[in-house]
Amino acid sequence: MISTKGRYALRVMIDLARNENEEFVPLKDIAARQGISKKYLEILVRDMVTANLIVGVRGKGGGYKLCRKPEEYTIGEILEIMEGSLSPVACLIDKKFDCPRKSTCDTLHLWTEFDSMIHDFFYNRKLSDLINRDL
Amino acid sequence: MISTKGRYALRVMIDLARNENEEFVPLKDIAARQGISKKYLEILVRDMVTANLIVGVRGKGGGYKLCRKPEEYTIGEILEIMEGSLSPVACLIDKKFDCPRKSTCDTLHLWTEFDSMIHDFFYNRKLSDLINRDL
DNA sequence: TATTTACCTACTATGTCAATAGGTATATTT
DNA sequence: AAATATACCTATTGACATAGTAGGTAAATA
Repeated sequence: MISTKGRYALRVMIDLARNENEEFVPLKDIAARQGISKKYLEILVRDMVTANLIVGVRGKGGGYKLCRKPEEYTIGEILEIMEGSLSPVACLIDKKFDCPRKSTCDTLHLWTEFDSMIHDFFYNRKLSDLINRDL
Repeated sequence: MISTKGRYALRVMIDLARNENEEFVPLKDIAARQGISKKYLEILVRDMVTANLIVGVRGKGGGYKLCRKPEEYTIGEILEIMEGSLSPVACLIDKKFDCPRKSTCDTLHLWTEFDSMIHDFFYNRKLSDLINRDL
């Protein structure tokens, strides 16, 4: 389940990619275009800055900007940063977790396959794949 | 994200499939074999009965039993009943929901594709695929 | 009648989600 | 220097879901 954190963050990234010509895009504008509460976006955007997905500049004329080209971001990376993990089951979130039922679990294989599929799906798609509206 | 509801229910189904020879399998035994709280399983198992995944019989010698052959259950069906929906995003859970951003949403296509992939993954797998331990 | 089982209602502790509120710091423009 | 526009920060909240626990009732068998 992808929450608004990941979904909104993706839309912010797309919005920034579409406005690459402008130096810095104010969050106010993004919030208005996307129809999302600016106050809520502030929280998400802060995490995105911390994770080096975007850069922010304060003061008049400030705003946010991508720090790479759209084709250099994978969707998986963006979502994983915002959601914490893309793993669909608790036992696969922490890679170091050594489940005692590991050797006898009848469903581990299923979840591992599912986990791989999700990972591949999102890491094989780039931000640039989403900026063209007519797809 | 698949919760314990879906995951435990799947393990109960596998356990019942493995013990098809016994007429009725008491929940106590399943809980012990699977290492899951019996009290918690009671809640899940009730939903499974209501959804006609399994049948329960009271009294001594009672317990639970599958009502079809293992190859006649898809994993998708079991998980969808327990989780409510397999959709990874809120806007796709309710089929009738007509999102006002539908025509302009930059991410709808991504989520629709993702949703289909998940659906196919689980509906193309049957309970019988999970009962053989050596896979 | 005693026992075993399913079945039922209610409660709870913890955490996450999706925000909101109100402020501070910094850069630019006038 | 002042006004303005922006990012950035801390704290709080209401609603809901998760993962159970507690204590009982109903029905079937031995």
